[in-house]
Amino acid sequence: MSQPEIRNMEEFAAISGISRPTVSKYFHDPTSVRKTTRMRIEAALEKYDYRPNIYAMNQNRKLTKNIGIVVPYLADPFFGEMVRMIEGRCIEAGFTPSLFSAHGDQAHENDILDSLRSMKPAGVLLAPLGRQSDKSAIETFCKHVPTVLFDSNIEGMGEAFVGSDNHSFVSQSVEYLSRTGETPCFFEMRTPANPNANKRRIAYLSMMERLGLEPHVVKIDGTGWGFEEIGRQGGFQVLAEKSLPTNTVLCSNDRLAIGFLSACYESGVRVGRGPECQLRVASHDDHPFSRFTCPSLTTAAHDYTAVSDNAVETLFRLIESGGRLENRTESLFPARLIMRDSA
Amino acid sequence: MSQPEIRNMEEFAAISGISRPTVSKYFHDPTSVRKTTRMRIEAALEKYDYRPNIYAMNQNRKLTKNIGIVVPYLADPFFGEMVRMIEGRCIEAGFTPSLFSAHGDQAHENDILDSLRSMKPAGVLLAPLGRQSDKSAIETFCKHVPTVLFDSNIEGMGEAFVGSDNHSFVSQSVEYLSRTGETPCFFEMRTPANPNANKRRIAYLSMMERLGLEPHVVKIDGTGWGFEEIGRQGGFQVLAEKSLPTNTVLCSNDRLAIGFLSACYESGVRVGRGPECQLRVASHDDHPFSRFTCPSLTTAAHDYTAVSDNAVETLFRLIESGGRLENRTESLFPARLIMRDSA
DNA sequence: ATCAAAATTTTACTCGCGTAAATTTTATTA
DNA sequence: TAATAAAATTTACGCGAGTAAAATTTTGAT
Repeated sequence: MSQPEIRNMEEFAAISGISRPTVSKYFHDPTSVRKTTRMRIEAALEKYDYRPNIYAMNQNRKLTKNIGIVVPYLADPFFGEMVRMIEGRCIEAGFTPSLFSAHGDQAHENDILDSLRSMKPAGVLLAPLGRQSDKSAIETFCKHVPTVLFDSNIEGMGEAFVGSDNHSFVSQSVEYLSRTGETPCFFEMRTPANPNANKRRIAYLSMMERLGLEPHVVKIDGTGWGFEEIGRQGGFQVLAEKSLPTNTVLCSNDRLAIGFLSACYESGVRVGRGPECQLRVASHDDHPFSRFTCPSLTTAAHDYTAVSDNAVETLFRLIESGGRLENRTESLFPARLIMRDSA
Repeated sequence: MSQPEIRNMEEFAAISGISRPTVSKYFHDPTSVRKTTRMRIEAALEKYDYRPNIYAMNQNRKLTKNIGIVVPYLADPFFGEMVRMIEGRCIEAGFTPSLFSAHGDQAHENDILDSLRSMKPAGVLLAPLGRQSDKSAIETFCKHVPTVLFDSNIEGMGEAFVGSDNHSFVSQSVEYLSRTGETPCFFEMRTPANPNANKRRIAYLSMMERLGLEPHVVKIDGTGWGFEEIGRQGGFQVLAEKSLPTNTVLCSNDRLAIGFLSACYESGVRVGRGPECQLRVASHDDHPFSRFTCPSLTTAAHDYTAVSDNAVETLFRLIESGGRLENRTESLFPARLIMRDSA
């Protein structure tokens, strides 16, 4: 930092004794200029804290160094965690991530896609709302912007999908539960917001058939993204009605399970593996809070690192190949069963 | 949408039969052009879906329509909720919010402030890391960018602070707990990340003195932003040592309490008001998950709406008055005691 | 030391829009 | 209806960079 204020790249180039276009090259890729040039620029950079005007930079660039990250619901710590890992990878690679949350609202998701288009991002990592998404809006968006979908797949949209293998989640949890106790029933929302929920139900049914067990799906009412409250109310209801077909409940996801466990607690229903317990509860996701439920939640964990790393790597490949991939790939990562106290 | 692709505002202006600068005015404020002009532009807008290049727009603008929102840790649903409300208000007012999370890391926070500066935002709403923040970096930033601090105050920085009144939180919880049972001890991290924690301890001590009760502060070890795990480990320790001075524990914040409750549950310590309970636990924040703990958590709630609305309004006032306010104001909103089952 | 090839730097032009000042149009008043 | 003030529009220029092509320097083999 020094006295004379540098107003633009012209002035900065003059001071460092190099032509402006060369300085411009430097800012795009410091290794693209001669070592001696780079050192002169970096020396000047220490004296006069100049930085290029990002708006002027991006104006004439067909492709910016921005990456859009869109999640459906940021108040869910699962996405907070995913975003943390993804952002880190993007920054490492020299990109500038921009974060957006649809906050569970379709109109908001569409607005995000709109403003994202005018940002001319190099690429976008999109976890769509799912059932609530405006499919045609997403389709149009993906035609214009190199996009990798993650977490929640929408058939055929985006150049690739990266997520977790729902079948792996459910097969492990069902296998474990049925091996160690009563047949699990499947506890889910009647109209799930997320396509993963459907895949999990289907996986449950097929797994039960394979094991020669009778499936029971318990569907509870409720809409929106307040899954915990929905699980809680659904829990109160099935407990009051005593309508649970078995003593083992497999929740579609951890947030439902968190609500269900609170209903159990308040209803005086003891949950866990022990002989004094009336109910076993398990679930899927390994939500950041699932280890703090009472009892701690047995669940199938996403491979957070693999999913986020692979999503980012896929996007980078997509960007490098000019925005289109040969064929749409779907990468699914298996779950890891986390045995805790609830089942 | 139509065939001929509009490449820039020049072409769009030609097609709508209006001069480019007038079209430019329209995009900044549609009401600033004559009604007949506006209608002609909007008619053309429907036929040819043109949108201005945001980078070219902002390049020569002294002030953009961007608003930066910075939070310390997005995996905490408290911030997810705050962000949701703040973003909504900004969009309503015609601004474009950009969201950033420091993910608990000082270097990351500094990087965010850096890139935020080059975005020339109209204003920034900053919830700093707190103790971990690089004070001088924040100070420098605030000198260059109109900034309102929220949630976590740093003395003298930013043009204003908007947050919750920690004294109100603690006085209500302490009053309630001591009126209805044993004297509460105060459960907190030895080196809290957030300045609110210090204010709460001080409020606890002064409140106890006012009530003529002996204060007990229980300090637990642990660093970072994994408060639940810290509360849990601290809980195991004090329960094992039987070192709790009273049967009533007032946690500094809900996330610690969530961890503490899980330790109680696993240790077989019954928490609640009933005669069969060994411990009462209360806390502060009304974290989105606090109603789903076992038992549900008695806590003092932030006025989320008031804080977020006031923060945004303060920032708008700041922007309108050119980036400086007469004197730095600190707006503190009182808490509301939420009685649930844990105390 | 020489000279062509490769790497780097410079020249020269463009991009898409903001904005002050000048001009024209519209609204107001008498 | 004419005069005049107010509002809207146009003219004219600048901003801060990207980038292709030309010019220069460096490299490397002889």
